[in-house]
Amino acid sequence: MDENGTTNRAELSKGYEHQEVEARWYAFWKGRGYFHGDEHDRSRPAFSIVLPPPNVTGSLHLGHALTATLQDVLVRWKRLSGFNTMWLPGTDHAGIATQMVVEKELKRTEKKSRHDLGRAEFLKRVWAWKEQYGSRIGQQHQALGAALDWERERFTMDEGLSRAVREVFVRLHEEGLIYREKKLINWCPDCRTALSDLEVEHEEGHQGELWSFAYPLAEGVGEIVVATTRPETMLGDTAVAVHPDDDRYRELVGRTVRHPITGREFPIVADGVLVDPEFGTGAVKVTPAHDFNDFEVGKRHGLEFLTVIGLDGRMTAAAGPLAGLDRFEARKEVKRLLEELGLARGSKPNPMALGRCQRSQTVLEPLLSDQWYVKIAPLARPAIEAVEQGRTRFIPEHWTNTYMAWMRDIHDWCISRQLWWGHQIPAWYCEAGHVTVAREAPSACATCGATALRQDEDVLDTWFSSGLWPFSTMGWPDRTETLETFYPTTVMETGHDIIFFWVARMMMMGLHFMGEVPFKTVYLHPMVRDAKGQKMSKTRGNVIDPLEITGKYGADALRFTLAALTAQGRDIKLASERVEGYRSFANKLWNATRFALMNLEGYVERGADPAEAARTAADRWILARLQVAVNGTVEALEAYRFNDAANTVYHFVWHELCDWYLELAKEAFFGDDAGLKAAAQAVLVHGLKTSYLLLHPFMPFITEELWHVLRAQVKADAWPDSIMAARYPAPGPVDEAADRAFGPVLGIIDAIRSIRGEMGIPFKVALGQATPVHVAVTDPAVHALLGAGEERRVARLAGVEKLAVHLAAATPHGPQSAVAVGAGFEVRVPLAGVIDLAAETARIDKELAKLAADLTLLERKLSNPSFVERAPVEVVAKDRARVEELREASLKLNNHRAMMTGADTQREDSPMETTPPNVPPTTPAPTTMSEKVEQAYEKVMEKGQEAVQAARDEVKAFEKKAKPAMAKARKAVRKAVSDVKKAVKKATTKKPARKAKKPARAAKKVVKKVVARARKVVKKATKKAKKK
RNA sequence: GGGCGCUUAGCUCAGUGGUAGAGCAUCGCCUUCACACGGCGAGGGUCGUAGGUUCAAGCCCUACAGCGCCCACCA
Repeated sequence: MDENGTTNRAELSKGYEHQEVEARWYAFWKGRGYFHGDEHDRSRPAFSIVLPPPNVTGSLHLGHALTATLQDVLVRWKRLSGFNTMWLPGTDHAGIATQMVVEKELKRTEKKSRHDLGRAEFLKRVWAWKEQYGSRIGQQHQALGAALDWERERFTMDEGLSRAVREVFVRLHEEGLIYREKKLINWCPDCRTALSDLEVEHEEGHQGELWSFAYPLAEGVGEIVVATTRPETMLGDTAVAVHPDDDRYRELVGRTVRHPITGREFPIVADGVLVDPEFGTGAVKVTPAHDFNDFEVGKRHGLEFLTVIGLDGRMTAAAGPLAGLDRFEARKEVKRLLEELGLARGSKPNPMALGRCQRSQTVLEPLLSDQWYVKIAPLARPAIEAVEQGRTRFIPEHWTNTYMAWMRDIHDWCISRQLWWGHQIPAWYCEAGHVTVAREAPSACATCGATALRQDEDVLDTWFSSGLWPFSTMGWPDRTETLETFYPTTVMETGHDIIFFWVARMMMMGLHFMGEVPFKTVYLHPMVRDAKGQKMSKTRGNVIDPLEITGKYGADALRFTLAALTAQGRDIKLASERVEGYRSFANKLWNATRFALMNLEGYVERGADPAEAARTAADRWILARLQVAVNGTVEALEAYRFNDAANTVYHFVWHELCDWYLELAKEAFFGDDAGLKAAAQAVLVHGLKTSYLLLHPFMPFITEELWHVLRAQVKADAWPDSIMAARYPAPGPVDEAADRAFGPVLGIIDAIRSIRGEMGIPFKVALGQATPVHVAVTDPAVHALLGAGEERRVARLAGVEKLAVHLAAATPHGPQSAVAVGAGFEVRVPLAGVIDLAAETARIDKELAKLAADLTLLERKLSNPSFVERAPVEVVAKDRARVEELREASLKLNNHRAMMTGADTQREDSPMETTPPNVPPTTPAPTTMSEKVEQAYEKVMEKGQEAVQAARDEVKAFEKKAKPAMAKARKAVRKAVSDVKKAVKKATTKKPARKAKKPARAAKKVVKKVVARARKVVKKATKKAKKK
């Protein structure tokens, strides 16, 4: 063991054992202070993220694991790239959720309610609960490897954060943005608290019943029939409303009806807003205290607000004979009573949306009560502008619309909750009922000076304190250095399900109190679902504990899986096979290192530039591929394309470094050329080291482990003694020539392997024993390359004993052989005694058919004059080259086939370089144009093409610019058209509705306007394009 | 009712106007001196449907169909 606790082994275990390795590193990193962001350090650019705080008493699920993974990827990547990173952890007190958990537990173990304990004692219990379970989240994050700055850990009910909450409340109150009012709110009779609009879940498609009954007129004769989905509320009716223009009821307006159960009398009023004369009977019962629409009607007409359903969901004394009944019982009872009275007028099914409590799923009850509100419009405006101006940007972009739509149609926010667990509202009341809002408990009423004060018993909505999270956690309202350095945060990474609850509120609060957006980018990650695509939920029982997976497959494997599946705009379906696959990937990396360790004898650490160490074409090739991988990974990370980043590294490590380079380099490792071996060692070590770094953000544990192992083995003092202290690979120019040059070698190996595979020749059976495997190449450079040693690699990787390379168009003939052709080369594998003539013919025919199909397609394309004229030159050129290639290939294969079937008479080992007579010439005969004319013609053509291309580019650029405007216009047109359609539809139904005309007219107007604008935009675009 | 997203190989999904891709699964061969958590090879696609724009469409436009999500106070 060295001082870091790493086993210093020359040999690794055969397989990667994640439990053993993962247990070791977290404490090491933390101890070294790698997770800490330095608020004093302004020399490096800052990169900060605040972790969306999970519920303190909860435990992490896969959604949290995804959050932790993606943020850790960003933080570790940025840290390695030289940023001063700070990732702030913490937990949320989660008002209702937590209180309910503790209440449930209390009931289970002690059979007591919170009221039995009293407020103080109950809160003690919750804190105790928090202490007991609060650390679990931290442990889970550590197990996942999250590089969180634990020194800055916060809890929403910490003293500091509570102070921020009071400060915000008082300031908003002083600014008139917080007020207290008695109005209708969504009340959960089960949780016994008010809720904000957002906490209401609308259950769609609920099959309700529209039940009709008659109100007798007070004067004794006549009735008016109303319909309702909630019969029990009729006990609180204080009016019946009809449409003012409805001839059916014109005479009844202003008269009185008598309540058949309570005997109260109330008026029939005319209200054009509430009543749609076409719905139901055209008469609406009005319950101002239990319905949001009716509440407004009540205000408009000065009606009585009669509360008949209490906070407990039972009928109040005002409900008369039904007092004390549960509201659903009361519904049945009301129907029964009215039926008895002969007032029931039938019913019909009516689909409706039911509002349920987000927590308890209880059907909500609109109730009249005193609550605190945030006047939100003034806060929303700057939050809208910030996004419009691009100071905060959403990724994926389409969430911008969602955000905007909600922000523009925002309602005042009810922030008081009738709970005990949370920030108690800093408002005090005196005997006279005056309110004093203050940061600390006041000694006297601000209005009358009374000293007997009682604090408001309610607490604030959990999201009120979470909304302050980006700055309250950094010491606000003090002007701390942490805020100076790390606010605004760089990116907010969270799920799109809390875009309104949290993201929007942070935007508003951050802008209002800090004067700056809380984050520059909002990355909204997908939802994690189970393998069947179902949402994970406790009730479904398909919630997976991330630690279950990490225990089985390793944290690195889980992290990599989540990152690899995180594509923009789609949910993640997590299947364990995926995780298993990435565990294999970890094992692959482990074993590649193991191979290196076994072959590093005599290794000498070179300088910084591995390209200087490279000796062979294979060396240069893998280094080029490595640079491609580095570039691709960084580019993807920068664009938040986590899946692309992960896949890029995965593909490089497994399929290029391991499958190809490791095998190619064996020639050097097992050969006797010390120089080549040293070069291969240098390249391999560099490749592995760079791979560890690329992978580190995704797989921190294994990469740290292997880093130490390899570092110890190569005795490289230049390597920092933790991968976390190293630098991330830098993007840079790719050695394209080296990449391209090696292509034919890979192609030849593929070709021979393919023949082997299709002929079913096992690898252990060496090819080319009696007669050599012939390879013909047309490019002298490739020929030279093969001669310079690559030929031995081909032989090794394809399992060939004797290889003969020719600089020729075709290989020497031999009937007992299989042939494969590629770009610039032909391969002939002698198969004397092995070959199945029919099989080989079939194989060739298949190949020929494919070539012919491709060729036909391309030729047709090229014979189309408008393609040749209008397509960019390089596209045409590429297709022409491809045609040549295909022709050559099919020509060769045809030859071979002819040979096989005995139609050709040429004998073995006579290199054939002429075109056989049965195949048409590959290039057309020269034209009669003189060379000069031809040259001039070509020049003109080229220029023309260039001009066309330039114009095309310009148009494209313009279109790109105009795109948002055009999209907007299109959208408006679409909407207008659909509005018109709807209006027309409505207008053509039997009864000409008054309401229909208005939207139809408005829609027509909009259409006209929008179409005109769209035309203008398009015209402008075309004009500009034509000009070019 | 309004809005958003999705539809590509058996499954899960990438795909940025220019020859349709990956992983898994399937089939064949191979326990070859890093790895069977492995290697090599192969098969498999009318890109939801119908139109349109373009020399060229999986990609852009329109309509339709199916699936999913969010928002919404029509009794």
